[in-house]
Amino acid sequence: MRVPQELVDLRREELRRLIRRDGFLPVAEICRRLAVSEATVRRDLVAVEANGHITRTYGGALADYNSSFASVTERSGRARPAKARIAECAVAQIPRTGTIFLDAGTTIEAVARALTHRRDLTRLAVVTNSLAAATVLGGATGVELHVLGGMFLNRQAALMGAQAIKALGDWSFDAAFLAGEGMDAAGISNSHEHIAGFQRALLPQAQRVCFCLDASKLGRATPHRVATWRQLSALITDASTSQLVAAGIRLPANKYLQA
Amino acid sequence: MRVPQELVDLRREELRRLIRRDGFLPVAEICRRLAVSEATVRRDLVAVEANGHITRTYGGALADYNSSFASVTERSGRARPAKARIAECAVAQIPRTGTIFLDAGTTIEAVARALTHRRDLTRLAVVTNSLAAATVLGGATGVELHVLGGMFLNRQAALMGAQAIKALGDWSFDAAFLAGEGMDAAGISNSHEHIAGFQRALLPQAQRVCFCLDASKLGRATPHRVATWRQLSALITDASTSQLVAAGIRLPANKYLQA
DNA sequence: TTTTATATGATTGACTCCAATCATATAAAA
DNA sequence: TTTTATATGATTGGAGTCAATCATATAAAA
Repeated sequence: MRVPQELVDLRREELRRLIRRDGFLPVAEICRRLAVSEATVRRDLVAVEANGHITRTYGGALADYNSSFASVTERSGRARPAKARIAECAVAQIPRTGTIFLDAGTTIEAVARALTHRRDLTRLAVVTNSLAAATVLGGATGVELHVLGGMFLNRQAALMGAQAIKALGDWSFDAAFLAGEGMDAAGISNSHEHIAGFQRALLPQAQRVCFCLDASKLGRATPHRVATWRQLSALITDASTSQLVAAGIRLPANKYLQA
Repeated sequence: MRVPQELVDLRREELRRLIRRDGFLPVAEICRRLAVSEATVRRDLVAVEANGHITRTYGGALADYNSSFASVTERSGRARPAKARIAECAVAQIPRTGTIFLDAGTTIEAVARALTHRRDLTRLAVVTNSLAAATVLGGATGVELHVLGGMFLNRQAALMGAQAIKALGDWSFDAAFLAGEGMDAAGISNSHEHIAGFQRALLPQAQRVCFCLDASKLGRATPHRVATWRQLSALITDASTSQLVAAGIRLPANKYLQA
């Protein structure tokens, strides 16, 4: 019995809401709540998962940014995705002690994850505006975690806005690790005004500014300029030198860290 | 083959760390990482779950404050636990618009959860220092979510300390919903110095201060005094009047909301 | 209206997960 | 040392989950 497309979409939106609220829901429970069969729920889960936002598990589904599930999929070795390699390269840059900043975004979340592997940290202060990073790093040994305040941006699960920028004033970072959405000859850019504004405000607060972008961002220019190549201390990427040059990016050797 | 207790404890600590890092891990994956049998992993999961911090699901386990899994267990009807009833009572106090504060703690997390059921909200600003509440409320319709900055307290998944108190200064709340660990004739108390200090700093910022405590906290006195009965606007609890009187607590009718 | 496309629920067989039970090896206690 | 307690792994039966297939009803297209 075919059913109006609109109803299907509404139900799937509701499903996303439910999972978001509960963090995890077993399939049987979803059936009960949406009053549809198990088969339909599974189909809905497949559809919603494809659009991001949730992750299926055996028996149910999780809200996504709680657990990108990265470390499970990102097995070791050759097949390891670019983000994990970038993350390890970034973590190698982090001192045993001091104060660092971690931005929002999946790449930096991978950095947070990798940071929990380090066992030599002694009272490293980590400041972040990412709920995902906070969740991952909470309780990590040797880490004193601080979270910036601000307005919650749903898409990024991050804190932004005037409050966040104001809170930055209280800090001075030995190093900051930032994500970006595009990089071209002019520098780093982002499509979100709030994020770009926040990152620009952060630049002067950090002794070293390391941007972490995988090769897929090469040559992509998004509306809001964040930083020129001159302003940043290092680019950590899996892109090769020749790829960078092809995109019109020339960096001194000490600013280019290949993952 | 019996094994030193110390090793067992270390392994279980490691398990907690792993789950914390990944948010969710399937049993098979845990076996691989800890290099023990499925049976042992299940036993470890039972043990770790008993101490809080994780929630088992079919096929694996979740980090706890991501999803207290409450709404699944807290079925509707008569068996519904006190916290859910308190939460609904609290939500009924929340205006359609304005600015409110939500504290950390499982009771208030239930309030956040219940708040997502309200569909009549129009730009209600919700400010919180609880990551769990933020996770639940992120993306809720009609809610503009703000998170206070501060030092991350692992046990509560909440933000506290000087930064948080400072951030409070920027706000003025129509209502604040707070949790507590004990209530007796003198008032509300808490065992954590940071939490008590934070709550005391919050009191003058809110027009209405509603404490939400279930009956199990009755008569319990913990080291740090937070508020006297005179200072709060309402107590939302499942305890009956006679139970309160037996504990030496006398409240005017307009300050006592029974869930 | 007629035709086509598709959303749904039921069924099925393979697979996975789980709790309980049991034998065993070894730490801890006597 | 001897005894006791217990942490572990293997096994097993039962229950739960999943993807695939199929029939059907109905929305959308012609």
